[in-house]
Amino acid sequence: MRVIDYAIKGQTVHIHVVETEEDLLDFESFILANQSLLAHDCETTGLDWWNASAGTFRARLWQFGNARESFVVPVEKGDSFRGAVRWALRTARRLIAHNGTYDLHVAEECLGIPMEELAPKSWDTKLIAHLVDPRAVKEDGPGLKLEELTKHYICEVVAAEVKGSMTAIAKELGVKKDEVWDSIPIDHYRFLLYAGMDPILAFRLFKILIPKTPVRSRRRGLISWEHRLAHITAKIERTGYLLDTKYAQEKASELAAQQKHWEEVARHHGVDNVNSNAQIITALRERGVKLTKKTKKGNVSVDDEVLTDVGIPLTEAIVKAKKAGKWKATWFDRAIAAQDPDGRVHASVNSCQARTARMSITGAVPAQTLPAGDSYVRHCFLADPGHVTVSSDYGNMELRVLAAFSGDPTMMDAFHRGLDLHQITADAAGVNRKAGKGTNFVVCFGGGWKAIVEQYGVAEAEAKKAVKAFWETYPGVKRFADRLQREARQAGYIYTGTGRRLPVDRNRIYSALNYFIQSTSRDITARALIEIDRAGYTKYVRLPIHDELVFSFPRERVRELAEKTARIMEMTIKGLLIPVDSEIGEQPWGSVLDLEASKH
DNA sequence: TGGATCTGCACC
DNA sequence: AAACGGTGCAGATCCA
Repeated sequence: MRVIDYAIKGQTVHIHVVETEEDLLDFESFILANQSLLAHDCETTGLDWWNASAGTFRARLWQFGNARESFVVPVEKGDSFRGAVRWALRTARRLIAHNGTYDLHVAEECLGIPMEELAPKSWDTKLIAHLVDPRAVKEDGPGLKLEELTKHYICEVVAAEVKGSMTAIAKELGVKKDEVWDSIPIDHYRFLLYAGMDPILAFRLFKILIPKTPVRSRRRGLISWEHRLAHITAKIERTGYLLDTKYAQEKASELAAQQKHWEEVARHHGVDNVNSNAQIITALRERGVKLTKKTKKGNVSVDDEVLTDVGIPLTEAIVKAKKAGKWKATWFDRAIAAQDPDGRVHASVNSCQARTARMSITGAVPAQTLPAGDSYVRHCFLADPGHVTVSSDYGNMELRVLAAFSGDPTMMDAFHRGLDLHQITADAAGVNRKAGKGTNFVVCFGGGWKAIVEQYGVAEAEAKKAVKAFWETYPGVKRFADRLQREARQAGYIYTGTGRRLPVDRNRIYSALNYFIQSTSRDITARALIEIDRAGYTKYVRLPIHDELVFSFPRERVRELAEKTARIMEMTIKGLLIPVDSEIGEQPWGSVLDLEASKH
């Protein structure tokens, strides 16, 4: 047995590296002695756990530890090692992992332990860290990655020396960062140190973070609630989404042809690279075009709006070439490349990601950003064979949350009686409905008249009038916003009704209202997922998208299941219903959009 | 070669 | 008094 000693702030920790089958005896003793609470982690060849059955993905190391020592087991070396790890995972009564969803996928795919077996006894330090402080490093927060949390809560030196080491190792070995996990020798000293420290750090973080969790969050049961949710989104990831490969490939070639054509036109007009803003600026200036719009950093802007306004053949070609190229790469190429052996693609769902705890969906199915204007892209995602797509979304979720929690009588009355809230705002201000609608949304975002002007093309005077009228028409909202801002100013954070603590920046106190609305809305969707899981319907859920759930239901039961799940999703808050509308489509997700388009 | 930053664009 | 909230990703560019 090889032992690596390392010091955390002068305190020595021991990393035991299992090398032979005889070494497993000590490993098993350690597990038995620590089975009440064990941290664990695994190192793998990549992140594409869905390719385990294809053999291109495998687990290499599995590590277990407590605050002072850890064991590193080379699972790739053979069945006896895999068997020992399988036994350890099953023997542990409670497991801690950082971003443990990933380890659950790997345990299932590589060790054959169903996710459902480990999930109920798993704790995730990423989720607990989010409840303590959800802010990213760039927002002056601790961050949510293990390296960031180690730096913030444990020791800066350890974070840099250990968690930051794989980049340097890749460089020394002369491989790309993404490739180092597969190619690094299993007995590489600093790889073993990196791997062995992980459970030690996760264990320590758990002990540090649990007492820091807001009392209100704990009392409301948020810790276990978020864990249940994370396990549900893990199941959704595992199911994946069936890809219409033929359609995706057709569209990819179609876009490639368009891109090629429009790039040639642009080249003919003197722009070789349509993605180079510098070239575009030079070419337009040579033609005497005045470019006045500025980027956030004060540079010359040549975005879609500017180019469309210029309106010459060159700018038309640039816009079309850029769009074709980006759509091909972002939507179709990615999905095609990420298919598993069954032709399914697996999104990565971060169940508790944004400051407001909104989920984020990344990877092969960036569900939250798929073009929604038409079915062009969404058409490539299919309900299962014999199934159809159902999209169920909440109506006016954020405004209803605002109405319910502010208790504003005018707003509540409007929703209760099914009146048009946008028109009410418009009438109060003496502006058109578009301006009224813009005002309702912009106020929810913490914006002012300028935002209404920019986003909704409303005249300055109208926008100013509308904002003033909004606050006068809905005095309850004003009082609610003021209360939240006062709370934020005094404490530095607000609490939501679910007991979540949200930090509010001192120089952006106005965002308190939006944080409350956005976070509460997220929790309503999260509650729906938990209830849908309880009812046994998770297998039908394909994706959650903010205020919407996308399902794949068997065609012959679609009406019944759509109805049942919609009723589960619906929720009444302070007497106000947040209604759900289900759209039943055909097999492709895109068919739902086509249906909606044909209605209007 | 890869990281960091900027710009632009897709969404709720 | 007013205040645009939350994301992910591709490509260019600069820098070490």
